[in-house]
Amino acid sequence: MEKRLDIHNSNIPKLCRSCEVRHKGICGVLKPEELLELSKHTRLVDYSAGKELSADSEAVLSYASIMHGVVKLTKMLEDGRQQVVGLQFAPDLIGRMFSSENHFNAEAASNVQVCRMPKPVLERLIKSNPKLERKLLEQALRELDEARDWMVTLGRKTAAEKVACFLYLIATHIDPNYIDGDFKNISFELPLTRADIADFLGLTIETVSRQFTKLRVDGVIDISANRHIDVPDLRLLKKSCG
Amino acid sequence: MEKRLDIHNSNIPKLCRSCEVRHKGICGVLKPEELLELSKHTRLVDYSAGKELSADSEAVLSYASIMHGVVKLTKMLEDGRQQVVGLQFAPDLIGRMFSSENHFNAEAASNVQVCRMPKPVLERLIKSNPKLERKLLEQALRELDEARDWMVTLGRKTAAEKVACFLYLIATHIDPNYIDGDFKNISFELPLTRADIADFLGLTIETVSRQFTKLRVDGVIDISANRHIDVPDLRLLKKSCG
DNA sequence: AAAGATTTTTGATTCAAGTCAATGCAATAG
DNA sequence: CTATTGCATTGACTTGAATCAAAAATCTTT
Repeated sequence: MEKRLDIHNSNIPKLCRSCEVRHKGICGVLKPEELLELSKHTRLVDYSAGKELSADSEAVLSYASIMHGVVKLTKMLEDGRQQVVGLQFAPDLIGRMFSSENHFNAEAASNVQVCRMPKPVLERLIKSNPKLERKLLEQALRELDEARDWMVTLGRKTAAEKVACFLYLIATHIDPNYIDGDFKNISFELPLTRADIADFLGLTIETVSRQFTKLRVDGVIDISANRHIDVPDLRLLKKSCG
Repeated sequence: MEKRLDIHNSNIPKLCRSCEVRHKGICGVLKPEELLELSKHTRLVDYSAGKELSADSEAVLSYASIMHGVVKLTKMLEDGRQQVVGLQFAPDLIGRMFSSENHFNAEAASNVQVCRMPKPVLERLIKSNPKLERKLLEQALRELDEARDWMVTLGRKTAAEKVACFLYLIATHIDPNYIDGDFKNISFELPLTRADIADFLGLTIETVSRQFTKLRVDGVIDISANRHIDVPDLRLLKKSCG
């Protein structure tokens, strides 16, 4: 077993705090000297909700590791119709490998902090450390599974089921108190507006709103101040997912 | 530049003929001795249309490289609603890496021939040859891009646009005469039934059928014997994709 | 705290796609 | 050369979600 840097007590800049979140980030596979080298080239950047991190067809110049917040990946048709094709949470890495251009827009859904790293620096690391490449392959395959699961939701579920699925996804990804297997009294702030949710689910904001109301009336969720959601029993919500 | 085995004139069994198709297969990155070693453990298997290659939640015991034909990846909800979450063409590799179970069903859409290789054999090769891992990462990222593009189609396009998109996808993937940039007199046999197409597009067979008729009446396509499609001008079809 | 802006909800109506039912059309079997 | 069977198309009708239009709630700014 290789020696790992103790991130909590190190004097390395704030890089890689994302690893503390869920131990899925790329830093976990880097050797101490690689981590130090990387930290010389990174910088933390904040984006307030709605700000663009990168645009479709734009050149990829750097990658970004999410420290906290939620990033939405979107695609837009010429006539303005928009689809959110993915949500990224800490400590996901944003930026398309092996491609000189982006294939979609990346935009801060909530307030977001990312750790930006220049493309050549990360690519050098990938060449020298096979574990990093493996980690990236694993992230790509996980995202592929998630995208395919979501295709079922988009193609075959009703509006009611779609909204339940969305809430279930958020509940299991961002509630700080959520632990796998725990299902009582989950609660969280929605990181997306109704418009974003609609674009994620392939619905209109009116339909999203009506389905929120329905879930509230049915006692599956409780809503306060538009964005705060309480889920008394996650199993009920899961049942609503179809 | 490493020496490559001349596949056309070699006495290696039929493995890797897939490489001849589009030079995207995994064989292109294998060294001659690896190719020979691999060929000892592979076998060609034929599946007629509709036959299952592997099932959701089933253990992954082998991978399969498509020699010819189209494989559909599907997911089914408890109540029987089904969604096709991906189509795979030669020379794609089928089977989830780093997972002991499949996450969806793989079924022959048309008649299919695959080259099966046992899981441990391929995994040993991945460990010893970094180029192979890179190739797999590239395939995963390409599939992820395709899945996300498809999410836009599923979430935001009309039935008419969905059907046009599907035909455009097939036209650019399986017409033996299609070369990128050529757009006149494309023609092909549909590898999927109307039911499969409906499950791919999140529609019903009746709606798919009506949209086929509409495209035919509008002169965008010509249909004969249900499955044979002629596209006089691919640009017209592309315009119908929205 | 009031005014203004933005976001969300609710209501009335329309329409695209789904459902149900019948018919057509090939391919294979008898 | 008919049946039978399995797809595919067409027609009539229904419905779930979109659209259009206010109203209500929430957030911002002053």
